[in-house]
Amino acid sequence: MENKKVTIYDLAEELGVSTATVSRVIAGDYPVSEKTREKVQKLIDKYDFRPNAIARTLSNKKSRLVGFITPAITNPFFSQVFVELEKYALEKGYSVLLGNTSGNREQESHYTRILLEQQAEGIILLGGLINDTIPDPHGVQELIEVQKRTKLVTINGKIKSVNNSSVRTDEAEGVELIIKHLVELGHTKIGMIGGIKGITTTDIKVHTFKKELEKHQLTFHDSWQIYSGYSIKSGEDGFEELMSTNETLPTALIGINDMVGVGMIKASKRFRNNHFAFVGYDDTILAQTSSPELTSIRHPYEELGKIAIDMVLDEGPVRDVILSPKLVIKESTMEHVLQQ
Amino acid sequence: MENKKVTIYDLAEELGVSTATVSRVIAGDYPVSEKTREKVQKLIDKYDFRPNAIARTLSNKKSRLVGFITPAITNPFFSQVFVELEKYALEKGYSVLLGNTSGNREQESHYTRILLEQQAEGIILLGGLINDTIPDPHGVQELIEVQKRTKLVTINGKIKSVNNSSVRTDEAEGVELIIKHLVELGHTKIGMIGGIKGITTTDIKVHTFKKELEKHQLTFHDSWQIYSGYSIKSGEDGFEELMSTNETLPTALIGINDMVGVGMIKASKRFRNNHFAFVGYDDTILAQTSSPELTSIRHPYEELGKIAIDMVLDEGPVRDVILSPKLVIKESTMEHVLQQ
DNA sequence: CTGTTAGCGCCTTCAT
DNA sequence: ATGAAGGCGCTAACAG
Repeated sequence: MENKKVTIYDLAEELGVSTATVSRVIAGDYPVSEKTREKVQKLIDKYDFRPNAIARTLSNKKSRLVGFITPAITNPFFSQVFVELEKYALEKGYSVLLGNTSGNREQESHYTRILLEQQAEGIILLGGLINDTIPDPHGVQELIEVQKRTKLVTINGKIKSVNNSSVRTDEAEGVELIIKHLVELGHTKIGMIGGIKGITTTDIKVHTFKKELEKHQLTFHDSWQIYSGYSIKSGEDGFEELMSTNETLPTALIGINDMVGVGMIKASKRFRNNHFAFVGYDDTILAQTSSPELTSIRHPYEELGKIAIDMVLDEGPVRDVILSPKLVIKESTMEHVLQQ
Repeated sequence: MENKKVTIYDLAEELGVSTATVSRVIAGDYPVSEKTREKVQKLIDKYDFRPNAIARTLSNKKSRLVGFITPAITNPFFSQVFVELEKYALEKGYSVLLGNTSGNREQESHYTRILLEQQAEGIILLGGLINDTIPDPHGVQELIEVQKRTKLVTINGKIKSVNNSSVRTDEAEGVELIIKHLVELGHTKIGMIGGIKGITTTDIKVHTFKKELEKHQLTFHDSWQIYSGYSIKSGEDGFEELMSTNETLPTALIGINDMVGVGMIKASKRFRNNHFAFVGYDDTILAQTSSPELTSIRHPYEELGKIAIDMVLDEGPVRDVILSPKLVIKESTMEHVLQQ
């Protein structure tokens, strides 16, 4: 590890050409005679020369880095988005710096700081602050500042006072698809478990849930809609609360995400007559590994990632793109069809 | 986003001090009079000045970046390691550039290239090439080159001819724990499903599996040990192959990892008399979400991450650390205890 | 304690 | 097609 690093100076000197020439053959898209290009290339190979991206960035102001900040990369939903995003970024010649905040707002701001200092050409936000219905003003101010210095893009969330581009899957549409599906199966008593009041993604889902029930002339029961968080434990807790506080029970339960869905399924096994249909949201790997497999709503992950990156690289004006999700039907809503 | 960026020159000029002074107050650990420090700080705050990390790196050769390359960040095992690693890196003032290769060896080498160009102070490898029993010589050569230019650290794998530091959890020990547990439960007929021959992690597990059976005077059945890969599908496939090619069946099945374990459980539900005990490996979230919950082997994730980072930052000599895993007992081996 | 002055490695006009 | 030279923003001696 103690090679003194080779630079274009060394190459230039050894060949008796200028550094400019070397620089040009590295860049590739400049007129250099075939002869010199060849001999330079030969030397590059000989030393296995790697240009210093840092120096390049300093010189031409293009870091080819984009930052991605998210609260929990271990959550299959977030990691799926990341993978698609990164894949596409790579195609475009960009690398992605991942900041995992563990849901901590301070980390979030710490990472934006680092990314700015690293001259990231854009910062993509998924989850966290941007989903607070009433976001911390200090955090908002910070984003406004960030926005002045680099491109800011948000996924599945947006703060009104920050004027950035955003992509999202239509969460209302997802809930509509779920209700439609359940109603078609004959369910009339439907509950929704999980999430946190004051987080936009939850609020949208709950709001749409109510609206859709009404549309189908079904009754919304207050005690069948329980905020309990986003984890597996949240699903278990929510389910148990439901069981312990209700005499009449719903026949179908919607989890705010797959983890909650899976948690409900787990908890339901501890009760005897568990004749519920379950639905999750995000269609992550958990929706396949659970038993029964979980009917869920699938985001167009690939598009989400692509568009986010495109928005970072775009020179165009701010824009907001909304994509449609898909319902993926699995065992959890098909097993008990006959039992309502 | 079109602020012309403020530099230490601007600050220095506005205050009538030198850039060196400004630089010093930013660095923090240099003697500067309280008075000047204060007025400099005031200006920094006024402009919300962010030092350009790129310029700093170019100047002092410390990028404070470490790279992490892994085949599948969506795999809960890999993402768990990443999270711990990153958390600790952050404490140390480092950021982690994540390269996700999708199991593609070319991507792997593409990322090492990028990381080298970004002047990463170290590269951490988990999975991929380093787990090939017979690694591609070209890839090996590349790692040897990498090693000359930056610190190379590998997790749960190591190539003999590349002399880097490494941390691993003792996979043999994990298998020993599993067999011991199963034997204590009275199992005498045990199978192992999944993995790929020629991948060190698999080879170690299978080898130890055989050895441990012998130690306990149990018979190894060729047809109860099936290589079928690492995914959920692999678990299902392996299980079905087991069922279709055997008359006598084992009573306990070990999956090469949790995904395979979960896959086996899923497949087993399609058969009537599914009286198997199941064990996974890695103790990821899947081991909690499956039903029954999966007994599994837990890596000391936090230590793994910490030590890997320490190895990157260490000035010390190359070293290899081996950590002990833990057996986490859950439903999948406890439900059917009475049935053998 | 503070200022001066070279770089760091590459890119990019501007000449030639 | 190629070379010369300045500059990107910061740090690190070396003076003072």
